[in-house]
Amino acid sequence: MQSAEHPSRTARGRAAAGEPRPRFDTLTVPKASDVLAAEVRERILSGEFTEGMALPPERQLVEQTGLSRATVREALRVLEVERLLEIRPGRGGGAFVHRPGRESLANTVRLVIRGQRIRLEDLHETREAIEPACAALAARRRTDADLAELDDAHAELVAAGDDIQRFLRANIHWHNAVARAGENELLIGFMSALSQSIHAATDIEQFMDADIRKLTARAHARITEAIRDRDSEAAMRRMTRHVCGFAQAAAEVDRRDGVELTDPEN
Amino acid sequence: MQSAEHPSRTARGRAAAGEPRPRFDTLTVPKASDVLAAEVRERILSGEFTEGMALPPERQLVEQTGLSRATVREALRVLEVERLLEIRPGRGGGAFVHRPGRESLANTVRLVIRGQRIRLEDLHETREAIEPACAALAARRRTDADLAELDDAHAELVAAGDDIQRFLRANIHWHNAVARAGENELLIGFMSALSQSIHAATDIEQFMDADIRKLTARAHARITEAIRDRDSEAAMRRMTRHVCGFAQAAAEVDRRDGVELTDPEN
DNA sequence: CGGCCTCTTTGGCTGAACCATTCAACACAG
DNA sequence: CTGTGTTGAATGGTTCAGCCAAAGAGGCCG
Repeated sequence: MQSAEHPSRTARGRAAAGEPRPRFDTLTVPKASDVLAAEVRERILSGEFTEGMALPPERQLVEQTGLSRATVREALRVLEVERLLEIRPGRGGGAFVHRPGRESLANTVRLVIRGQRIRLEDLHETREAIEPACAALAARRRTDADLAELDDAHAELVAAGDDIQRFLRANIHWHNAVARAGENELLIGFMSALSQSIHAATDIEQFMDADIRKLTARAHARITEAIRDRDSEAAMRRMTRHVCGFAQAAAEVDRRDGVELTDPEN
Repeated sequence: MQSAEHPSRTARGRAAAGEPRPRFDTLTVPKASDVLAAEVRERILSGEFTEGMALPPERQLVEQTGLSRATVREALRVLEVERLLEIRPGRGGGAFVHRPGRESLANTVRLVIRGQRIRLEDLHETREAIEPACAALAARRRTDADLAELDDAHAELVAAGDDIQRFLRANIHWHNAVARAGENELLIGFMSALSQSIHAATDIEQFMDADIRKLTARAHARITEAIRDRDSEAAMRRMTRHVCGFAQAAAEVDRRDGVELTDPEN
Protein backbone atom coordinates (compact mmCIF):
# COMPACT_ATOMS: atom_id res chain seq x y z
CA MET A 1 0.00 0.00 0.00
CA GLN A 2 2.67 2.46 1.02
CA SER A 3 4.80 1.43 -1.90
CA ALA A 4 1.77 2.17 -4.07
CA GLU A 5 1.11 5.63 -2.59
CA HIS A 6 4.66 6.74 -2.55
CA PRO A 7 5.52 6.48 -6.24
CA SER A 8 2.18 8.05 -7.15
CA ARG A 9 3.37 11.33 -5.72
CA THR A 10 6.61 11.34 -7.64
CA ALA A 11 4.78 10.21 -10.74
CA ARG A 12 2.38 13.09 -10.48
CA GLY A 13 5.33 15.39 -10.85
CA ARG A 14 6.28 13.71 -14.07
CA ALA A 15 2.70 13.79 -15.34
CA ALA A 16 2.82 17.54 -15.02
CA ALA A 17 5.67 17.38 -17.51
CA GLY A 18 3.20 15.89 -20.00
CA GLU A 19 4.69 12.43 -20.02
CA PRO A 20 1.98 9.70 -20.07
CA ARG A 21 2.27 7.18 -17.26
CA PRO A 22 1.63 3.47 -17.65
CA ARG A 23 -1.82 2.37 -16.60
CA PHE A 24 -2.31 -0.32 -13.97
CA ASP A 25 -5.51 -2.28 -13.56
CA THR A 26 -6.61 -3.05 -10.05
CA LEU A 27 -4.79 -6.28 -9.52
CA THR A 28 -6.25 -9.08 -7.50
CA VAL A 29 -4.06 -10.90 -5.03
CA PRO A 30 -5.06 -14.55 -4.84
CA LYS A 31 -4.93 -16.34 -1.55
CA ALA A 32 -1.92 -18.57 -1.04
CA SER A 33 -4.09 -21.58 -0.37
CA ASP A 34 -5.98 -20.96 -3.59
CA VAL A 35 -2.76 -20.87 -5.55
CA LEU A 36 -1.70 -24.21 -4.17
CA ALA A 37 -5.17 -25.66 -4.62
CA ALA A 38 -5.26 -24.51 -8.23
CA GLU A 39 -1.86 -26.02 -8.90
CA VAL A 40 -2.80 -29.39 -7.49
CA ARG A 41 -6.21 -29.28 -9.16
CA GLU A 42 -4.69 -28.74 -12.57
CA ARG A 43 -2.22 -31.53 -12.09
CA ILE A 44 -5.02 -33.86 -11.10
CA LEU A 45 -7.32 -32.86 -13.95
CA SER A 46 -4.52 -33.02 -16.47
CA GLY A 47 -3.91 -36.60 -15.48
CA GLU A 48 -0.42 -36.04 -14.09
CA PHE A 49 -1.69 -37.21 -10.72
CA THR A 50 -3.48 -40.47 -11.28
CA GLU A 51 -6.34 -41.99 -9.35
CA GLY A 52 -5.31 -43.28 -5.96
CA MET A 53 -1.91 -41.62 -6.01
CA ALA A 54 -0.80 -40.28 -2.64
CA LEU A 55 0.29 -36.68 -2.28
CA PRO A 56 3.23 -35.94 0.01
CA PRO A 57 2.28 -35.63 3.69
CA GLU A 58 1.32 -32.20 4.91
CA ARG A 59 4.59 -31.44 6.65
CA GLN A 60 6.51 -32.31 3.54
CA LEU A 61 4.28 -30.08 1.42
CA VAL A 62 5.02 -27.32 3.92
CA GLU A 63 8.74 -27.78 3.25
CA GLN A 64 8.33 -27.97 -0.51
CA THR A 65 5.95 -25.05 -0.91
CA GLY A 66 7.38 -22.74 1.72
CA LEU A 67 3.87 -22.15 3.04
CA SER A 68 2.62 -22.77 6.53
CA ARG A 69 0.80 -25.87 7.51
CA ALA A 70 -2.51 -24.10 8.00
CA THR A 71 -2.33 -22.79 4.45
CA VAL A 72 -1.45 -26.18 3.02
CA ARG A 73 -4.27 -27.73 4.98
CA GLU A 74 -6.73 -25.17 3.67
CA ALA A 75 -5.72 -25.96 0.12
CA LEU A 76 -6.14 -29.69 0.70
CA ARG A 77 -9.48 -29.03 2.35
CA VAL A 78 -10.69 -27.11 -0.67
CA LEU A 79 -9.79 -29.97 -2.98
CA GLU A 80 -11.44 -32.41 -0.61
CA VAL A 81 -14.67 -30.42 -0.86
CA GLU A 82 -14.33 -30.50 -4.63
CA ARG A 83 -13.96 -34.26 -4.32
CA LEU A 84 -10.64 -34.27 -6.06
CA LEU A 85 -8.84 -35.51 -2.97
CA GLU A 86 -9.71 -37.98 -0.30
CA ILE A 87 -7.96 -37.37 3.00
CA ARG A 88 -7.46 -40.15 5.48
CA PRO A 89 -5.99 -39.71 8.98
CA GLY A 90 -3.57 -41.92 10.82
CA ARG A 91 -0.43 -43.65 9.74
CA GLY A 92 -0.55 -44.69 6.10
CA GLY A 93 -3.10 -41.94 5.65
CA GLY A 94 -2.68 -38.75 3.73
CA ALA A 95 -4.21 -37.07 0.72
CA PHE A 96 -5.12 -39.39 -2.13
CA VAL A 97 -6.13 -38.37 -5.61
CA HIS A 98 -9.72 -39.29 -6.20
CA ARG A 99 -11.49 -38.94 -9.49
CA PRO A 100 -15.06 -38.57 -8.34
CA GLY A 101 -17.60 -41.09 -9.58
CA ARG A 102 -21.23 -40.80 -10.51
CA GLU A 103 -22.26 -40.70 -6.90
CA SER A 104 -20.43 -37.46 -6.28
CA LEU A 105 -21.72 -35.99 -9.51
CA ALA A 106 -25.22 -36.62 -8.25
CA ASN A 107 -24.36 -35.23 -4.81
CA THR A 108 -22.88 -32.08 -6.26
CA VAL A 109 -25.85 -31.46 -8.49
CA ARG A 110 -28.21 -32.10 -5.62
CA LEU A 111 -26.39 -29.62 -3.40
CA VAL A 112 -26.58 -27.03 -6.14
CA ILE A 113 -30.27 -27.65 -6.65
CA ARG A 114 -30.89 -27.17 -2.97
CA GLY A 115 -28.53 -24.26 -2.58
CA GLN A 116 -30.12 -22.34 -5.41
CA ARG A 117 -33.62 -23.07 -4.28
CA ILE A 118 -34.52 -24.21 -7.76
CA ARG A 119 -38.28 -24.24 -8.26
CA LEU A 120 -40.00 -27.58 -8.29
CA GLU A 121 -41.47 -26.83 -11.71
CA ASP A 122 -37.95 -26.31 -13.01
CA LEU A 123 -37.01 -29.72 -11.71
CA HIS A 124 -39.99 -31.32 -13.41
CA GLU A 125 -39.30 -29.57 -16.68
CA THR A 126 -35.70 -30.64 -16.59
CA ARG A 127 -36.72 -34.16 -15.89
CA GLU A 128 -39.16 -34.07 -18.79
CA ALA A 129 -36.25 -33.08 -20.98
CA ILE A 130 -33.75 -35.60 -19.70
CA GLU A 131 -35.52 -38.78 -18.78
CA PRO A 132 -37.08 -39.54 -22.18
CA ALA A 133 -33.61 -39.23 -23.65
CA CYS A 134 -32.35 -41.66 -21.03
CA ALA A 135 -35.08 -44.11 -21.97
CA ALA A 136 -34.21 -43.82 -25.64
CA LEU A 137 -30.54 -44.47 -24.96
CA ALA A 138 -31.43 -47.33 -22.65
CA ALA A 139 -33.45 -48.96 -25.41
CA ARG A 140 -30.48 -48.77 -27.74
CA ARG A 141 -27.78 -49.86 -25.32
CA ARG A 142 -29.35 -52.04 -22.70
CA THR A 143 -27.58 -55.23 -21.77
CA ASP A 144 -29.36 -58.26 -20.41
CA ALA A 145 -28.06 -57.32 -16.98
CA ASP A 146 -29.68 -53.89 -17.29
CA LEU A 147 -32.90 -55.55 -18.29
CA ALA A 148 -32.75 -57.90 -15.34
CA GLU A 149 -32.31 -54.95 -13.00
CA LEU A 150 -35.27 -53.16 -14.55
CA ASP A 151 -37.39 -56.27 -14.15
CA ASP A 152 -36.29 -56.67 -10.55
CA ALA A 153 -37.10 -53.08 -9.75
CA HIS A 154 -40.48 -53.40 -11.40
CA ALA A 155 -41.24 -56.62 -9.56
CA GLU A 156 -40.34 -54.92 -6.30
CA LEU A 157 -42.60 -52.00 -7.21
CA VAL A 158 -45.52 -54.32 -7.80
CA ALA A 159 -44.75 -56.34 -4.71
CA ALA A 160 -44.70 -53.21 -2.55
CA GLY A 161 -48.48 -53.15 -2.50
CA ASP A 162 -49.64 -50.57 0.03
CA ASP A 163 -46.23 -50.04 1.60
CA ILE A 164 -45.71 -46.56 0.21
CA GLN A 165 -42.13 -46.13 1.39
CA ARG A 166 -41.17 -49.41 -0.23
CA PHE A 167 -43.03 -48.39 -3.37
CA LEU A 168 -41.15 -45.11 -3.55
CA ARG A 169 -37.78 -46.76 -3.07
CA ALA A 170 -38.54 -49.21 -5.86
CA ASN A 171 -39.73 -46.33 -8.02
CA ILE A 172 -36.50 -44.38 -7.68
CA HIS A 173 -34.54 -47.57 -8.16
CA TRP A 174 -36.31 -48.28 -11.44
CA HIS A 175 -35.77 -44.75 -12.74
CA ASN A 176 -32.09 -44.91 -11.86
CA ALA A 177 -31.83 -48.28 -13.56
CA VAL A 178 -33.20 -46.76 -16.76
CA ALA A 179 -30.60 -44.03 -16.62
CA ARG A 180 -27.81 -46.50 -15.95
CA ALA A 181 -28.87 -48.63 -18.89
CA GLY A 182 -28.37 -45.55 -21.07
CA GLU A 183 -24.65 -45.64 -20.28
CA ASN A 184 -24.24 -41.89 -20.25
CA GLU A 185 -22.42 -40.85 -17.08
CA LEU A 186 -23.58 -37.27 -17.23
CA LEU A 187 -27.23 -38.15 -17.71
CA ILE A 188 -26.98 -40.77 -14.99
CA GLY A 189 -25.69 -38.17 -12.56
CA PHE A 190 -28.27 -35.58 -13.53
CA MET A 191 -31.13 -38.05 -13.32
CA SER A 192 -30.03 -39.43 -10.00
CA ALA A 193 -29.85 -35.96 -8.50
CA LEU A 194 -33.12 -34.95 -10.09
CA SER A 195 -35.17 -37.90 -8.95
CA GLN A 196 -33.87 -37.61 -5.42
CA SER A 197 -34.48 -33.88 -5.29
CA ILE A 198 -37.97 -34.20 -6.74
CA HIS A 199 -38.74 -36.99 -4.35
CA ALA A 200 -37.52 -34.93 -1.41
CA ALA A 201 -39.39 -31.83 -2.49
CA THR A 202 -42.71 -33.51 -3.19
CA ASP A 203 -45.13 -34.19 -0.43
CA ILE A 204 -45.51 -37.51 -2.02
CA GLU A 205 -47.59 -39.39 0.48
CA GLN A 206 -50.45 -37.10 -0.38
CA PHE A 207 -51.07 -38.20 -3.89
CA MET A 208 -49.48 -41.59 -4.14
CA ASP A 209 -52.86 -43.22 -3.81
CA ALA A 210 -53.69 -46.65 -5.12
CA ASP A 211 -54.78 -45.37 -8.52
CA ILE A 212 -51.56 -43.48 -9.14
CA ARG A 213 -49.51 -46.41 -7.98
CA LYS A 214 -51.32 -48.67 -10.39
CA LEU A 215 -50.85 -46.19 -13.23
CA THR A 216 -47.16 -45.92 -12.40
CA ALA A 217 -46.70 -49.65 -12.43
CA ARG A 218 -48.41 -49.95 -15.83
CA ALA A 219 -46.29 -47.16 -17.29
CA HIS A 220 -43.10 -48.72 -16.00
CA ALA A 221 -44.09 -52.05 -17.44
CA ARG A 222 -44.75 -50.60 -20.87
CA ILE A 223 -41.53 -48.63 -20.89
CA THR A 224 -39.58 -51.65 -19.76
CA GLU A 225 -41.10 -53.59 -22.63
CA ALA A 226 -39.99 -50.96 -25.11
CA ILE A 227 -36.48 -51.09 -23.71
CA ARG A 228 -36.56 -54.88 -23.90
CA ASP A 229 -37.57 -54.67 -27.57
CA ARG A 230 -34.86 -52.06 -28.18
CA ASP A 231 -37.58 -49.77 -29.46
CA SER A 232 -36.10 -46.40 -28.56
CA GLU A 233 -38.91 -44.46 -30.20
CA ALA A 234 -41.55 -46.12 -28.07
CA ALA A 235 -39.43 -45.93 -24.94
CA MET A 236 -38.96 -42.22 -25.38
CA ARG A 237 -42.60 -41.57 -26.16
CA ARG A 238 -43.89 -43.58 -23.24
CA MET A 239 -41.39 -42.09 -20.82
CA THR A 240 -42.41 -38.62 -21.92
CA ARG A 241 -46.03 -39.42 -21.18
CA HIS A 242 -45.10 -40.97 -17.85
CA VAL A 243 -43.07 -38.09 -16.48
CA CYS A 244 -45.45 -35.46 -17.83
CA GLY A 245 -48.29 -37.23 -16.14
CA PHE A 246 -46.38 -37.33 -12.90
CA ALA A 247 -45.55 -33.63 -13.13
CA GLN A 248 -49.18 -32.75 -13.75
CA ALA A 249 -50.37 -34.85 -10.87
CA ALA A 250 -47.78 -33.28 -8.60
CA ALA A 251 -48.73 -29.80 -9.74
CA GLU A 252 -52.35 -30.65 -9.05
CA VAL A 253 -51.65 -31.76 -5.51
CA ASP A 254 -49.31 -28.85 -5.00
CA ARG A 255 -52.03 -26.42 -5.98
CA ARG A 256 -54.44 -28.00 -3.54
CA ASP A 257 -51.77 -27.92 -0.85
CA GLY A 258 -50.97 -24.35 -1.69
CA VAL A 259 -54.48 -23.38 -0.69
CA GLU A 260 -54.51 -25.52 2.37
CA LEU A 261 -51.06 -24.94 3.71
CA THR A 262 -49.88 -21.48 2.86
CA ASP A 263 -53.09 -19.64 3.68
CA PRO A 264 -53.06 -20.25 7.42
CA GLU A 265 -49.46 -19.09 7.58
CA ASN A 266 -50.17 -15.64 6.21
CA MET B 1 -9.13 -49.04 21.17
CA GLN B 2 -7.92 -50.31 24.50
CA SER B 3 -11.26 -49.61 26.05
CA ALA B 4 -12.74 -51.79 23.31
CA GLU B 5 -10.33 -54.72 23.95
CA HIS B 6 -10.48 -54.63 27.67
CA PRO B 7 -14.17 -55.23 28.25
CA SER B 8 -14.14 -57.91 25.57
CA ARG B 9 -12.26 -60.21 27.92
CA THR B 10 -14.65 -59.83 30.79
CA ALA B 11 -17.54 -59.99 28.36
CA ARG B 12 -16.25 -63.20 26.86
CA GLY B 13 -16.69 -64.75 30.25
CA ARG B 14 -20.26 -63.64 30.31
CA ALA B 15 -20.83 -64.75 26.75
CA ALA B 16 -19.87 -68.22 27.85
CA ALA B 17 -22.78 -67.91 30.24
CA GLY B 18 -24.98 -67.50 27.16
CA GLU B 19 -25.74 -63.82 27.69
CA PRO B 20 -25.68 -61.84 24.39
CA ARG B 21 -23.52 -58.72 24.40
CA PRO B 22 -24.56 -55.43 22.82
CA ARG B 23 -23.20 -54.86 19.34
CA PHE B 24 -21.28 -51.70 18.44
CA ASP B 25 -20.96 -50.41 14.90
CA THR B 26 -17.72 -48.78 13.89
CA LEU B 27 -18.45 -45.22 14.87
CA THR B 28 -17.34 -42.32 12.78
CA VAL B 29 -15.86 -39.24 14.41
CA PRO B 30 -16.62 -36.14 12.34
CA LYS B 31 -14.08 -33.36 12.07
CA ALA B 32 -14.79 -30.30 14.15
CA SER B 33 -14.65 -28.03 11.14
CA ASP B 34 -17.16 -30.23 9.33
CA VAL B 35 -19.54 -30.01 12.23
CA LEU B 36 -19.40 -26.24 12.20
CA ALA B 37 -19.64 -26.13 8.41
CA ALA B 38 -22.68 -28.40 8.46
CA GLU B 39 -24.34 -26.26 11.09
CA VAL B 40 -23.86 -23.05 9.18
CA ARG B 41 -24.80 -24.74 5.89
CA GLU B 42 -28.11 -25.92 7.26
CA ARG B 43 -28.93 -22.52 8.68
CA ILE B 44 -28.21 -20.94 5.32
CA LEU B 45 -30.17 -23.49 3.32
CA SER B 46 -33.08 -23.39 5.72
CA GLY B 47 -33.33 -19.66 5.16
CA GLU B 48 -32.47 -18.65 8.71
CA PHE B 49 -29.43 -16.82 7.36
CA THR B 50 -30.63 -14.62 4.55
CA GLU B 51 -28.78 -13.47 1.48
CA GLY B 52 -26.14 -10.85 2.24
CA MET B 53 -26.29 -11.33 5.99
CA ALA B 54 -22.92 -11.06 7.70
CA LEU B 55 -21.70 -13.83 9.96
CA PRO B 56 -19.83 -12.84 13.12
CA PRO B 57 -16.12 -12.18 12.58
CA GLU B 58 -13.79 -15.13 12.91
CA ARG B 59 -12.48 -14.24 16.35
CA GLN B 60 -16.00 -13.92 17.66
CA LEU B 61 -16.94 -17.29 16.18
CA VAL B 62 -13.92 -18.71 17.99
CA GLU B 63 -15.32 -17.42 21.28
CA GLN B 64 -18.84 -18.62 20.59
CA THR B 65 -17.94 -22.07 19.32
CA GLY B 66 -15.05 -22.83 21.63
CA LEU B 67 -13.03 -23.98 18.61
CA SER B 68 -9.71 -22.62 17.46
CA ARG B 69 -9.38 -20.07 14.75
CA ALA B 70 -7.82 -22.48 12.29
CA THR B 71 -10.80 -24.79 12.66
CA VAL B 72 -13.29 -21.99 12.24
CA ARG B 73 -11.40 -20.78 9.20
CA GLU B 74 -11.46 -24.24 7.66
CA ALA B 75 -15.21 -24.43 8.10
CA LEU B 76 -15.70 -21.03 6.49
CA ARG B 77 -13.37 -22.04 3.67
CA VAL B 78 -15.43 -25.13 2.98
CA LEU B 79 -18.60 -23.08 2.72
CA GLU B 80 -16.81 -20.60 0.51
CA VAL B 81 -15.91 -23.39 -1.89
CA GLU B 82 -19.53 -24.51 -1.84
CA ARG B 83 -20.40 -20.92 -2.72
CA LEU B 84 -22.63 -20.53 0.26
CA LEU B 85 -20.41 -17.83 1.75
CA GLU B 86 -18.48 -14.99 0.28
CA ILE B 87 -15.51 -13.90 2.34
CA ARG B 88 -14.08 -10.41 2.04
CA PRO B 89 -10.93 -9.21 3.80
CA GLY B 90 -10.27 -5.93 5.44
CA ARG B 91 -12.34 -3.83 7.77
CA GLY B 92 -16.05 -4.11 7.05
CA GLY B 93 -15.23 -7.47 5.53
CA GLY B 94 -16.15 -10.86 6.87
CA ALA B 95 -18.22 -13.82 5.80
CA PHE B 96 -21.42 -12.97 3.98
CA VAL B 97 -24.21 -15.36 3.14
CA HIS B 98 -24.40 -15.82 -0.59
CA ARG B 99 -27.04 -17.82 -2.38
CA PRO B 100 -25.18 -18.82 -5.50
CA GLY B 101 -26.57 -17.77 -8.85
CA ARG B 102 -26.68 -19.41 -12.24
CA GLU B 103 -23.06 -18.62 -12.89
CA SER B 104 -21.89 -20.79 -10.04
CA LEU B 105 -24.28 -23.55 -11.04
CA ALA B 106 -22.64 -23.58 -14.44
CA ASN B 107 -19.17 -23.45 -12.91
CA THR B 108 -19.90 -26.35 -10.61
CA VAL B 109 -21.29 -28.49 -13.38
CA ARG B 110 -18.36 -27.63 -15.59
CA LEU B 111 -15.89 -28.64 -12.90
CA VAL B 112 -17.71 -31.91 -12.44
CA ILE B 113 -17.70 -32.58 -16.16
CA ARG B 114 -14.00 -31.98 -16.32
CA GLY B 115 -13.21 -33.77 -13.09
CA GLN B 116 -15.05 -36.89 -14.18
CA ARG B 117 -13.57 -36.89 -17.63
CA ILE B 118 -17.00 -37.25 -19.12
CA ARG B 119 -16.79 -38.46 -22.70
CA LEU B 120 -17.46 -35.97 -25.43
CA GLU B 121 -20.20 -38.18 -26.85
CA ASP B 122 -21.91 -38.07 -23.49
CA LEU B 123 -21.83 -34.30 -23.60
CA HIS B 124 -23.34 -34.27 -27.06
CA GLU B 125 -26.05 -36.72 -26.10
CA THR B 126 -26.91 -34.70 -23.05
CA ARG B 127 -27.08 -31.59 -25.11
CA GLU B 128 -29.35 -33.31 -27.59
CA ALA B 129 -31.64 -34.07 -24.70
CA ILE B 130 -31.59 -30.68 -23.07
CA GLU B 131 -31.32 -28.03 -25.69
CA PRO B 132 -34.44 -28.88 -27.69
CA ALA B 133 -36.36 -28.66 -24.44
CA CYS B 134 -34.80 -25.26 -23.82
CA ALA B 135 -35.89 -24.14 -27.26
CA ALA B 136 -39.44 -25.34 -26.66
CA LEU B 137 -39.62 -23.47 -23.37
CA ALA B 138 -38.09 -20.41 -24.95
CA ALA B 139 -40.79 -20.40 -27.61
CA ARG B 140 -43.45 -20.49 -24.93
CA ARG B 141 -41.97 -17.95 -22.56
CA ARG B 142 -39.83 -15.58 -24.55
CA THR B 143 -40.18 -11.90 -23.85
CA ASP B 144 -39.44 -9.22 -26.40
CA ALA B 145 -36.17 -8.59 -24.60
CA ASP B 146 -35.20 -12.24 -25.03
CA LEU B 147 -36.04 -11.99 -28.70
CA ALA B 148 -33.95 -8.88 -29.08
CA GLU B 149 -31.00 -10.66 -27.52
CA LEU B 150 -31.42 -13.62 -29.84
CA ASP B 151 -31.54 -11.30 -32.83
CA ASP B 152 -28.45 -9.46 -31.62
CA ALA B 153 -26.53 -12.67 -31.16
CA HIS B 154 -27.59 -13.88 -34.57
CA ALA B 155 -26.62 -10.61 -36.20
CA GLU B 156 -23.22 -10.84 -34.54
CA LEU B 157 -22.87 -14.40 -35.77
CA VAL B 158 -23.56 -13.35 -39.34
CA ALA B 159 -21.33 -10.30 -39.05
CA ALA B 160 -18.43 -12.41 -37.79
CA GLY B 161 -17.66 -13.56 -41.32
CA ASP B 162 -14.36 -15.39 -41.35
CA ASP B 163 -13.34 -14.37 -37.84
CA ILE B 164 -13.77 -17.80 -36.33
CA GLN B 165 -13.19 -16.79 -32.71
CA ARG B 166 -15.80 -14.09 -33.02
CA PHE B 167 -18.15 -16.55 -34.69
CA LEU B 168 -17.74 -19.02 -31.85
CA ARG B 169 -18.34 -16.40 -29.19
CA ALA B 170 -21.51 -15.32 -30.93
CA ASN B 171 -22.52 -18.95 -31.28
CA ILE B 172 -22.25 -19.65 -27.57
CA HIS B 173 -23.95 -16.38 -26.80
CA TRP B 174 -26.93 -17.31 -28.97
CA HIS B 175 -27.25 -20.75 -27.42
CA ASN B 176 -27.13 -19.27 -23.93
CA ALA B 177 -29.72 -16.71 -24.93
CA VAL B 178 -32.07 -19.51 -25.97
CA ALA B 179 -31.63 -21.18 -22.62
CA ARG B 180 -32.19 -17.93 -20.74
CA ALA B 181 -35.37 -17.28 -22.66
CA GLY B 182 -36.63 -20.62 -21.36
CA GLU B 183 -36.60 -19.21 -17.81
CA ASN B 184 -35.59 -22.47 -16.20
CA GLU B 185 -32.64 -21.86 -13.91
CA LEU B 186 -31.55 -25.46 -13.83
CA LEU B 187 -31.61 -25.87 -17.60
CA ILE B 188 -29.84 -22.55 -18.01
CA GLY B 189 -27.05 -23.72 -15.75
CA PHE B 190 -26.76 -27.11 -17.41
CA MET B 191 -26.75 -25.65 -20.90
CA SER B 192 -24.21 -23.00 -20.05
CA ALA B 193 -21.84 -25.59 -18.62
CA LEU B 194 -22.47 -27.95 -21.52
CA SER B 195 -21.88 -25.51 -24.32
CA GLN B 196 -18.69 -24.25 -22.72
CA SER B 197 -17.41 -27.74 -22.06
CA ILE B 198 -18.24 -28.93 -25.56
CA HIS B 199 -16.64 -25.87 -27.02
CA ALA B 200 -13.51 -26.42 -24.95
CA ALA B 201 -13.33 -30.10 -25.79
CA THR B 202 -13.86 -29.77 -29.52
CA ASP B 203 -11.02 -28.99 -31.79
CA ILE B 204 -13.39 -26.64 -33.36
CA GLU B 205 -11.17 -24.74 -35.73
CA GLN B 206 -10.83 -27.92 -37.74
CA PHE B 207 -14.35 -28.22 -38.97
CA MET B 208 -15.82 -24.79 -38.59
CA ASP B 209 -15.35 -24.17 -42.28
CA ALA B 210 -17.42 -21.73 -44.29
CA ASP B 211 -20.06 -24.31 -45.15
CA ILE B 212 -20.70 -25.28 -41.57
CA ARG B 213 -20.79 -21.67 -40.51
CA LYS B 214 -23.38 -20.93 -43.15
CA LEU B 215 -25.43 -23.94 -42.11
CA THR B 216 -25.25 -22.87 -38.48
CA ALA B 217 -26.40 -19.37 -39.29
CA ARG B 218 -29.37 -20.71 -41.26
CA ALA B 219 -30.35 -23.07 -38.47
CA HIS B 220 -30.14 -20.33 -35.88
CA ALA B 221 -32.28 -18.08 -38.02
CA ARG B 222 -34.98 -20.69 -38.44
CA ILE B 223 -35.01 -21.56 -34.75
CA THR B 224 -35.14 -17.89 -33.81
CA GLU B 225 -38.13 -17.52 -36.12
CA ALA B 226 -39.93 -20.38 -34.40
CA ILE B 227 -39.27 -18.79 -31.02
CA ARG B 228 -40.50 -15.45 -32.36
CA ASP B 229 -43.72 -17.12 -33.52
CA ARG B 230 -44.04 -18.89 -30.16
CA ASP B 231 -44.10 -22.17 -32.05
CA SER B 232 -42.57 -24.48 -29.50
CA GLU B 233 -43.07 -27.58 -31.65
CA ALA B 234 -41.07 -26.15 -34.51
CA ALA B 235 -38.44 -24.69 -32.20
CA MET B 236 -37.90 -28.04 -30.59
CA ARG B 237 -37.79 -29.93 -33.88
CA ARG B 238 -35.37 -27.53 -35.51
CA MET B 239 -33.13 -27.38 -32.48
CA THR B 240 -32.99 -31.16 -32.38
CA ARG B 241 -31.88 -31.25 -36.00
CA HIS B 242 -29.37 -28.50 -35.37
CA VAL B 243 -27.61 -30.06 -32.39
CA CYS B 244 -27.72 -33.55 -33.89
CA GLY B 245 -26.12 -32.23 -37.02
CA PHE B 246 -23.44 -30.54 -34.99
CA ALA B 247 -22.76 -33.70 -33.02
CA GLN B 248 -22.46 -35.75 -36.20
CA ALA B 249 -20.12 -33.27 -37.79
CA ALA B 250 -18.01 -33.22 -34.65
CA ALA B 251 -17.93 -37.00 -34.51
CA GLU B 252 -16.89 -37.05 -38.16
CA VAL B 253 -13.96 -34.72 -37.58
CA ASP B 254 -13.08 -36.50 -34.39
CA ARG B 255 -12.86 -39.81 -36.21
CA ARG B 256 -10.60 -38.31 -38.83
CA ASP B 257 -8.49 -36.75 -36.09
CA GLY B 258 -8.45 -40.01 -34.25
CA VAL B 259 -6.62 -41.63 -37.14
CA GLU B 260 -4.32 -38.72 -37.66
CA LEU B 261 -3.46 -37.82 -34.14
CA THR B 262 -3.48 -40.91 -31.99
CA ASP B 263 -1.60 -43.16 -34.37
CA PRO B 264 1.70 -41.30 -34.33
CA GLU B 265 1.65 -41.22 -30.53
CA ASN B 266 1.54 -44.97 -30.13
C1' DC C 1 -14.41 22.28 4.29
C1' DG C 2 -11.32 18.92 2.25
C1' DG C 3 -7.49 16.12 2.10
C1' DC C 4 -4.36 13.46 4.75
C1' DC C 5 -3.04 10.57 8.51
C1' DT C 6 -3.65 7.36 12.03
C1' DC C 7 -6.28 3.93 14.36
C1' DT C 8 -9.18 0.02 14.46
C1' DT C 9 -11.26 -3.91 12.65
C1' DT C 10 -11.03 -7.75 9.89
C1' DG C 11 -9.24 -11.61 7.26
C1' DG C 12 -4.57 -13.91 5.78
C1' DC C 13 -0.65 -16.29 7.23
C1' DT C 14 3.04 -18.23 10.15
C1' DG C 15 5.29 -21.26 13.70
C1' DA C 16 5.30 -24.30 17.35
C1' DA C 17 3.27 -27.47 19.95
C1' DC C 18 0.20 -31.17 21.39
C1' DC C 19 -3.53 -34.72 20.58
C1' DA C 20 -5.67 -38.83 18.12
C1' DT C 21 -5.47 -42.47 15.00
C1' DT C 22 -3.40 -45.97 12.60
C1' DC C 23 -0.07 -49.32 11.29
C1' DA C 24 4.25 -51.84 11.64
C1' DA C 25 7.82 -53.83 14.16
C1' DC C 26 9.13 -56.17 18.07
C1' DA C 27 9.37 -58.52 22.33
C1' DC C 28 7.46 -61.85 25.21
C1' DA C 29 4.44 -65.58 26.96
C1' DG C 30 2.47 -69.97 25.88
C1' DC D 1 7.18 -71.43 16.70
C1' DT D 2 2.94 -68.79 17.20
C1' DG D 3 0.17 -65.46 18.46
C1' DT D 4 -0.56 -61.69 21.34
C1' DG D 5 0.21 -57.54 23.54
C1' DT D 6 3.24 -53.39 23.62
C1' DT D 7 5.65 -49.79 21.88
C1' DG D 8 7.02 -46.49 18.56
C1' DA D 9 6.63 -43.80 14.46
C1' DA D 10 4.04 -41.53 10.83
C1' DT D 11 0.29 -38.72 9.78
C1' DG D 12 -3.76 -35.88 9.98
C1' DG D 13 -6.57 -32.93 13.54
C1' DT D 14 -6.56 -29.14 16.70
C1' DT D 15 -5.06 -25.43 19.51
C1' DC D 16 -2.57 -21.16 20.78
C1' DA D 17 -0.16 -16.95 20.18
C1' DG D 18 1.17 -13.72 17.26
C1' DC D 19 2.21 -10.83 13.25
C1' DC D 20 0.99 -8.86 8.56
C1' DA D 21 -2.07 -6.60 5.08
C1' DA D 22 -6.17 -4.49 3.51
C1' DA D 23 -9.82 -1.31 4.08
C1' DG D 24 -12.94 1.59 6.28
C1' DA D 25 -13.70 5.34 10.21
C1' DG D 26 -12.74 9.20 12.35
C1' DG D 27 -9.96 12.81 13.81
C1' DC D 28 -6.54 16.45 12.74
C1' DC D 29 -4.60 20.12 10.34
C1' DG D 30 -4.14 23.17 6.52
